[in-house]
Amino acid sequence: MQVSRTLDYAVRSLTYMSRRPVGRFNIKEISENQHIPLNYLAKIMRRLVNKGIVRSMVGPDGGYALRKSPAEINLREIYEAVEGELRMIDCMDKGTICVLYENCPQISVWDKLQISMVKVLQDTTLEDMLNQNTRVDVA
Amino acid sequence: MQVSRTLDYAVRSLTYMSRRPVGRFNIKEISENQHIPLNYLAKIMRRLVNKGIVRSMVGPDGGYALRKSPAEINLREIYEAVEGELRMIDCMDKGTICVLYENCPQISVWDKLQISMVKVLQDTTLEDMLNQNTRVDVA
DNA sequence: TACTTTATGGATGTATAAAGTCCAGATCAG
DNA sequence: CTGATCTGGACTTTATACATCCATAAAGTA
Repeated sequence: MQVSRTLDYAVRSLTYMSRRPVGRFNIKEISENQHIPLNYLAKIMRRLVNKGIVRSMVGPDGGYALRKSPAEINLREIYEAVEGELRMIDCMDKGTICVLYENCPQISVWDKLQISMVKVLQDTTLEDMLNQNTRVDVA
Repeated sequence: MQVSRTLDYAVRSLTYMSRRPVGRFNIKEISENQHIPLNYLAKIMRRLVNKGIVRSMVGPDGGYALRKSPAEINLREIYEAVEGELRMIDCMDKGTICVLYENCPQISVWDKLQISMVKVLQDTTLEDMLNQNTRVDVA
């Protein structure tokens, strides 16, 4: 029940880009600034490109740019771009067959958890994050 | 961002026990009824014992029993018994040093997520789950 | 055209944690 | 004493997240 490093990388890259929302960034710059392995970041960026969150340009002076404004990009779509649909437990996939199906008291809790997480993710945009740019006290 | 199989096993075992809250159950019974590998379940039960959620009795006619009523056992303590404290991302551990600490817009979102998950877990007891014993439509 | 820069997509490798197994020992009822 | 049961640790297996590498395509520059 943790944020994967991959999602963290994606979010960090996008918040970095959000600081110059009309700018263009190549992988090397993002990678160095955010301390993310370059080749791995390349794979993550491809998923963001495929989902329409950023666009890419090849060639000299190429790179990536946000397709929408930071206020229009929420964490749910970033999550889904890199991880696929949020699903707390595999048996929540339709089509899954479970021997314990009849009498399964826990499924509704996992569902409730999932709904609450998706809500938080969906309600948070890149812009929100930049504005909340004070580190919370995690003590 | 998924429920681990281990947590699922723990919750299933405890909801199973909650149906006869004053009963005594040996590992073999729980293991067979819930389709959980016996030796692995033994390890999980030990953690529940150590955290005071169940008590154990050795010897013939031994086994496990709930220490409290199902209404008094919430999912947060089950989670923490098997997984330790819920932490969305490692850098939320106090004492962690992160090169990106100054200017970290995402930490507050992970914190918000974590708080909302803990709340749902804490607000759900074993009894609640038994009463909600209708499978939600996960379509 | 030739050259450089950059992203692309797939193949492959690695490291780590989760999941699972095994067993000798302790405890206890009958 | 015997058989059932939990205990605690060591150990093995498996899955997958994370990371690397490379040949290729695309695009700009001279």
